Amino acid sequence: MSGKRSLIRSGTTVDQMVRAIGDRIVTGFLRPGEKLDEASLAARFDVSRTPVREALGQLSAMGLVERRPNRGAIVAVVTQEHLASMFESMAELEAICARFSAERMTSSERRALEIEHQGSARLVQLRAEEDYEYFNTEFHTRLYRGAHNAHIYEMTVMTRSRLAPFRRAQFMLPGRLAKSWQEHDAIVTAIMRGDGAAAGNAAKDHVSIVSEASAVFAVGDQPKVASTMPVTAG
Amino acid sequence: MSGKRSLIRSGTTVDQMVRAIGDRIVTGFLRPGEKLDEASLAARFDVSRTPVREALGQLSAMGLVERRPNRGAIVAVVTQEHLASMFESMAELEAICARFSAERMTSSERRALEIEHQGSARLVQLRAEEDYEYFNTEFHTRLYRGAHNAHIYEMTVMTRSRLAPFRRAQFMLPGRLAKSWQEHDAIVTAIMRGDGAAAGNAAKDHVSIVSEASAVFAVGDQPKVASTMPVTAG
DNA sequence: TCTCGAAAAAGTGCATGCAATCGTTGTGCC
DNA sequence: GGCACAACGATTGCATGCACTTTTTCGAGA
Repeated sequence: MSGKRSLIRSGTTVDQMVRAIGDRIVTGFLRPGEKLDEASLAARFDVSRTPVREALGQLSAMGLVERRPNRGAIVAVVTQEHLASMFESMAELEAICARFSAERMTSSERRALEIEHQGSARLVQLRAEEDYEYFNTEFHTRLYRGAHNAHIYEMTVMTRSRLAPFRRAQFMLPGRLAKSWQEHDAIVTAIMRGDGAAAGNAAKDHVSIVSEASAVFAVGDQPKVASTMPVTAG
Repeated sequence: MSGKRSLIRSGTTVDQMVRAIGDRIVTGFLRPGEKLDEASLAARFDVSRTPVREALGQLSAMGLVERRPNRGAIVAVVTQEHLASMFESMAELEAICARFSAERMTSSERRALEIEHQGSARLVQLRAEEDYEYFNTEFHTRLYRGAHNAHIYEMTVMTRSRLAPFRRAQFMLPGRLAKSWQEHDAIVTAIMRGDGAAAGNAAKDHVSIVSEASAVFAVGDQPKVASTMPVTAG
């Protein structure tokens, strides 16, 4: 079991582990509070405990994992209060991104945002929750990038990752899809006008509503689909 | 060399290393771009390479060090552009903290803030840069805490740590001390009035000015004083 | 049956060792 | 004299092993 890796892997083993474990956390495959046994993880991914340990350390630094000295690691379990603080932060961060986007997006960025947004109207009529969820992520990522600020981008994507386990059910609420699209529309309109303040307010309201919708479902849900965890900036 | 640690240490060895190395980075003892040799660090702190490696991994996740696969780690070197993005983020974060502080601080928090602020006026007259710097950190930390939002607190403290190496010379500019105090005064006044918008604007202006002052000095400076790195929330 | 305690089992924390990779120096060739 | 290439040295990446801590289990006494 030395030397050869069975699968083709890019980057170092530790990076792979960070992605693999982090992915399972943000997609809900590993649930908050679940124990992360080093030996099991090592066996599961066919590596030794060392890279697993390093990965857990990094995930701990990111806030996805909680490490108790000599007592092992668990998937970070956040209190209701801390969860609320993250949603509130998310609203503020999105507001900043929207405001900056309104002020700074290039014309091609604006065009792409509008085209994608208009294209998604179809998904609402079809009630295609899964597809809309994908579009939704894309849409918000455009806002984060459009802010043209690398550090805010990092913080925002990071916060979104940490919130991911708690917001998966947001589009299950009846009528949420159409409402979401209208809220996006308000943001897009403001950005097109170059009205930073309005864009910021619209984005903040949008996230606040998502927050309330997600709070209902709070903890626990089944795993759905694997997605590469977008923890670091690109 | 197995088992016993020569010094009394709290927490795990890895935590110690994260603090020790991170401290040396944010205090400027280790300069951006400097090579971080695992063996040297291990020898320097009298531990094996394993905890050093883990610590470097965590610091990398925090953005304080940069790791190139198979090519070792260096103290994170930020481009002028990324530095600007961090200062801008800092201004936004401080604005949020000030706004929330104005809306949420308890009366005892307000009282403590005002008392400390008034007390610092003496330091300005004495031109006590060192002491004022300490007060300044305390003052801002009060704002971060006063926001009553754990996640924003984490992000703000984190960003401040990453900016620390670049803002050490801010009070060396002539007249900066008095100006800083006046800016603080505007923030405090707004908070006392409970005027969130005004507090936010005042805080944003304050940090923006610091940003410009620091940009002049940009990279490089001598180490000064060891301080426990406040990377994680408390 | 319940409680307390000690021994065993499990699991983490760190040190060490070896293989793989990168940077460098020296040598041959153009 | 300059450039390409190969061998060497230095350093990272990971596996393994052992010590220590925590948890669990089992048994004795109340």
